[in-house]
Amino acid sequence: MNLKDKELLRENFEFLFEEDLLQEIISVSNIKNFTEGQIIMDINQSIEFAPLIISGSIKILTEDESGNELLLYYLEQTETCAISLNLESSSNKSSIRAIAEMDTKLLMIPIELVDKWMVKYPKWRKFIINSYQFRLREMLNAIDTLAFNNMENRVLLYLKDKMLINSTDILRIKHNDIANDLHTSRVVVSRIMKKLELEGFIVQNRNKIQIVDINNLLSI
DNA sequence: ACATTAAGTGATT
DNA sequence: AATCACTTAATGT
Repeated sequence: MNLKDKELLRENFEFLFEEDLLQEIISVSNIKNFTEGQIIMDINQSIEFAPLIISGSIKILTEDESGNELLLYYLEQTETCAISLNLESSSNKSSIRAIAEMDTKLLMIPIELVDKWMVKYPKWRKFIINSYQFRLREMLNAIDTLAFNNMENRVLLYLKDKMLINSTDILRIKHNDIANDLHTSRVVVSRIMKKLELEGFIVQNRNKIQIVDINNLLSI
C-alpha cells in the first residue's frame, strides 16, 4: 500500500478503528481502484474480499431470472457491503451485483479476517454490526418504495438519491438506464420524465437531466 | 447526407 | 404500468 493510500485510510477510519487494527489492515489488505461503470462484484461470483469504501460510491443491484436488474441501494464512503460479509458458512457466492457509480477506491479485506477481527477488535465488531443494521434498514426502505409507491414516486426517489450520491444537479443518464435500475420499461420512464419536465421539476436534453426545483424534489 | 441512438406519443391490453 | 408500433429529434460518421 502506498503512502497516499495509507493517508486516505487514516483519514477515513482512524476514528472508527483501533490503532492495532489500522496497522493490521495496512499489512494484509490491498487497495483497488475501479472506474465508473466497472463491475466490482457480479452475481454468483465467489466472494473473497469484503470491500470497504475509501472514496467514491457503488450501487448494489439484484437480477431476476430473465436478467432484468433492480437497484437496491448505494454504498458510500466508509461503508461496506453487509451482504458480502456472509462468510464461509453459507456458499460464498454473491447474490448481488456491485457496480462503481463513479471512480471508486476500495480497500479489499480478505473475507476470513472479517470473522477473526470480530473477536479481536471491539471497534471492528461494532462497525460490522452497525453496517448490518444500516443495511437492513435500507433494504426495508427499498422494499417499502417497491411495494407501496407508484412509478412516479419511485422515479422521483431515484433522481433524488442519484443527485445526492453524485452531489450534482446534472445527471448524465439515459431514460433507459433509469428504466433498467427500476426494473420498468423505457417508455414508462419517458412519460414520467416528460411530466416532471412540464411541471418544472427538471430540464432535460438527450443524455442529460438537470434538476431545477431541488427543494420541491427533496420534499417529496 | 445517411445511419444510429435517444426520446416522445397514441393505441391497446 | 407494460408493450407495440411508429414518429421526431439529436448525434455520430
